[in-house]
Amino acid sequence: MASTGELGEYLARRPKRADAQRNYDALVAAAREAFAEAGVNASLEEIARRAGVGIGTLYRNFPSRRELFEAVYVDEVQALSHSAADVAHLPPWDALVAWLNRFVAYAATKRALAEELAHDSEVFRRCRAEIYAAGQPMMRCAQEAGVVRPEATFDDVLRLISGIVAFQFPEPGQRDRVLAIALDGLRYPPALA
Amino acid sequence: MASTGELGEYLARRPKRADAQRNYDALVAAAREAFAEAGVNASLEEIARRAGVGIGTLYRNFPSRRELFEAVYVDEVQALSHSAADVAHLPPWDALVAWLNRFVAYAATKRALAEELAHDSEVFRRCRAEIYAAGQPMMRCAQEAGVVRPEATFDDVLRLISGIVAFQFPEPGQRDRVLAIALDGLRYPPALA
DNA sequence: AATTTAGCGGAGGGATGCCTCCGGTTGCAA
DNA sequence: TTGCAACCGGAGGCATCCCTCCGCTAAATT
Repeated sequence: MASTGELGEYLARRPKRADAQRNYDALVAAAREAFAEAGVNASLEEIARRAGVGIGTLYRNFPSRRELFEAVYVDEVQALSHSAADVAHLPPWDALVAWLNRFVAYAATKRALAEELAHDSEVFRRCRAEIYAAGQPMMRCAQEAGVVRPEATFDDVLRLISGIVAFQFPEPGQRDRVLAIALDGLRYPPALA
Repeated sequence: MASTGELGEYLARRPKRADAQRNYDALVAAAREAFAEAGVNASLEEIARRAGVGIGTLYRNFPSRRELFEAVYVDEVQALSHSAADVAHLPPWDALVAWLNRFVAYAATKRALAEELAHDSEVFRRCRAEIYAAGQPMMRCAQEAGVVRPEATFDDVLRLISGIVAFQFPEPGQRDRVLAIALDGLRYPPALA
């Protein structure tokens, strides 16, 4: 599995006292919800209110908005990274598709967050490396097996997928249909219909 | 060509006096820039400042933020709609791809705006109809010619494209590469590499 | 139980944004 | 040129948000 230890360090600097840790967790959970609902500009005071703590407590744990982003972001990435092991037993193409489906769930909610962190953030770089470490071997494996077009890069695929998922689809089946089109474009040699 | 007359009515309710019209145009231009730079939450006072008019003038022309959105949005849509005629002389697949490339330019900047207007806006519905009127015939034509997979809908394609373009690509060539993958998935029967 | 001290919460100052209102200005018709 | 209606601009009231600061609370330790 990927080097999750490094990323874990970022989560390790959590408070020690019992009540402090409760508050820390409540804040991250509240922030996760708030960002999902109202985007990255969600009010910090609203987040503190939702977590049932004072605004001062929020600022003590997360001196800047960015650090709150990062805390929310890191464990999402870790979950995604770990899921690579779950699909390792499948054939190359199926494994890649299965993992990309997990990635869909991740990207659907965390896109705005990732975009915000994308610019000069050490944490974001590490998260990015973590995702690559999880997915890139599967991609290369599928390419060596001759089932994925060779000129596509792993980064191409991530962008393809995350872009599609960024929108909200009114009909549930449509997203899968659109994803199927995109994955057919990725596949190689093309499935002859 | 599509029924652009209907949409034009929405732009017709412009002010009449010379100075008023200058201000109206300056406001729309300033808003277009501001929304492109700062997203839909751009400050209205900043827009007025940029247009060189008072905040009062902005509110007289556009009593709500939404009406400013709509004014900016409508002529973008009209330009896109008109461009369907420019590609009509090409073979079905090429025409579709050429028009989708125009759509890319549109979607890259107007996604946030469209998303904002998507919920219960008469103007948005008309714009949507306008885009469909321009693109759907080309899509159907390509499907009847057997060069586009038959189960894909026009809406599928728009989402596929706009999703991909939503992100900003650091390397210039990557977006085209990703789009090529997606379009290959759309193509039917698949191009044998 | 007593002591220590990390941690808590929210009042409040400063900044910004939204929108209204009205005195002054100016394009336009006669 | 003159008169007037349409139009302009921005001051100001209200709301919200960000962030700091400090007196109080309660968890951990002995």
